[in-house]
Amino acid sequence: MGIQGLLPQLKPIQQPVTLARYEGQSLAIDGYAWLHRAAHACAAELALNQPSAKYLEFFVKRLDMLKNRFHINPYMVFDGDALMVKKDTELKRRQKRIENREKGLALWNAGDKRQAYEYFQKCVDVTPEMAKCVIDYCKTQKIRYVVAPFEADAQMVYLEKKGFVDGIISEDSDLLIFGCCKLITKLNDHGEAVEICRDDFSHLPAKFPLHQLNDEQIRIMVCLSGCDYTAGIPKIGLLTAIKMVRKFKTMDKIILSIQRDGKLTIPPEFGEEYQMATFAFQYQRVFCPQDNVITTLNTVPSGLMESEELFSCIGRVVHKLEQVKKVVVRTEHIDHELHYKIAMGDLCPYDFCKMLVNRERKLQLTAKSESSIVSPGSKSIDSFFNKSAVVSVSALPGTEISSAKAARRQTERLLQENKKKLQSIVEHRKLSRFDAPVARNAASKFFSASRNNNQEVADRSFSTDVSVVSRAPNSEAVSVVVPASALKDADKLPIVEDLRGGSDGDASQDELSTDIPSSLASTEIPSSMIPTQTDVDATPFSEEESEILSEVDESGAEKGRENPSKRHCASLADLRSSFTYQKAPLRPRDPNVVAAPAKIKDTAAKPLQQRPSVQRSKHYVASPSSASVQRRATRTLSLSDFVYRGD
DNA sequence: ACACAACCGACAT
DNA sequence: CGGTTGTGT
Repeated sequence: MGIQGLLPQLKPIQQPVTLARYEGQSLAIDGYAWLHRAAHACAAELALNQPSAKYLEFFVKRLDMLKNRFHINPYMVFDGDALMVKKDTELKRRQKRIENREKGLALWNAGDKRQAYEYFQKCVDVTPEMAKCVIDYCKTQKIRYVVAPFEADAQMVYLEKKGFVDGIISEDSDLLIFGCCKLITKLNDHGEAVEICRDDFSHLPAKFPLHQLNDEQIRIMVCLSGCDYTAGIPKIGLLTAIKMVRKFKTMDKIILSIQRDGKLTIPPEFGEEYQMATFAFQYQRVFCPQDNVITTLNTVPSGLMESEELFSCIGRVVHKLEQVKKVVVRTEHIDHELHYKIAMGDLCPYDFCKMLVNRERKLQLTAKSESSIVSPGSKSIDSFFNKSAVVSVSALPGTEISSAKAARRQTERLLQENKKKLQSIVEHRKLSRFDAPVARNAASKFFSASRNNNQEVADRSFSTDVSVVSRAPNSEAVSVVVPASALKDADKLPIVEDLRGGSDGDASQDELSTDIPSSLASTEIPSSMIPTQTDVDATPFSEEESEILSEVDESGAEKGRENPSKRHCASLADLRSSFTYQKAPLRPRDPNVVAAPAKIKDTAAKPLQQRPSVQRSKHYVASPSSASVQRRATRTLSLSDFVYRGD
């Protein structure tokens, strides 16, 4: 909903801009807005619960644009739990979506796929699991992100107020009511957008004199005409509302006036709705990424500090002792640590008892549990990987074969090591219950297991005796050794084209093919952060533990000589910029992230041979998505029984 | 002039 | 979810 008709009224102060305007600045991004758009690229897959990386690719593309082309610091913000005020609205929408999904599925099963697509488009739903997928990508890229305890709108405005960001990218006009100063809307693929500045309110026409209203009066206006928290008063739109506010100043007087001449009927709930709306707009719970605590968008005035009513409108939080979501008045009674985990995307925002799992990973796991037997000899998988191998061979210069062979030898060595590790871990696992140390081992087991599966497939590929493809020991990033000479050469894109040309002759695909590997890799890299236990008592990992997790994952691959979590992101971003944005040198711009940018530089400076490379793209291009689906399913087989313990 | 309901596009092929 | 269009008051 938002504020119907607000943006049109603001047309006079809508300024067409380019993102270049924000070079060097930080911008908050409404993650769900992007997710919602991106989801349309794979509506069918979402409705059918099939894996898809499409929606993530949208983020990869856009974030790449922001970072590498415009040198902007993105700050992804995701919605959290629904506010009480909006829960029934949410329910209605959900109902509608379910209806459309049913229809779509019926048509699909009847074989009418075309018409099914239509309904799938109408039931596009964005889930926290999808957000988690993006979050995992953000982690690899060292992109700031936060899951708001409640609405992203309030969270983003908080970030802007506190100076964490310089502006907000969103389509939602509500932001201006929350107090947003710089709103950037209608961003397109080329980096063009429309900017709306609060300061420009003074330039609005006399017809809509927003600048003559204070913040409270603006809230009155939107509540009268209707907003997310109020249905509004029928027959009152923004223009009528602003006139009333100008005339009567306060809500009380407006109500009296309306009642006096009796031409309009005020819904009985309106008064209460308005009260709740004022609280929600002003004091909604947000997460402070500096102090890592739950706080409020604006400081609650001392007169309202004890108001149960207020705190019931701004979002229920987890009570430290009772471990239940409820109206909490005193901030010291809030379980801030738990909310930190929600903010980091570790826990499901509306059910803090559940770990939040990357959608794609979750699908892998459920797919596994459904067909609990490994079927390594699956034909399609075979052909898929063999094909990949052939493709690679035909594509890469012969000079690189030897190095690839070396890489493969190392891979095998590591695989052996990991097998052993795995076994001891399994033993350990059997003996212990879920606690932190075990979680680490579990992760280790996971990756070892993955490697085992990969080993199998890789062997088959290599049996063609053209060992160009090397499977990175850390199963997640399958990599090919890209010839340094080739990368140094003036034209780098052709190399990619060659790779794909070998695949099926259709080399005329998008030039963004270099994005694909990173997107795919990123869908999977994050699996390194997959939760390994769902037990709430043994509360989820601390940040440190998460890091250990990913280190356990990759130390085998990288021999621990390098910060593992940076390897992918740096090199992938690096690769991407090498291919797509050669003229824009990789410039890490991460003042916000704790991670040392120096590391990224290091990686960039490293010999090209050491970088993970484009193997993914070949897989992607060479294979139908169904193949990759099956590949994933196979790979995680040994994992699910303890990773995804019950649901 | 204003409000509002109905429909469309989003994404990407 | 926003914007647009046509219709009704």
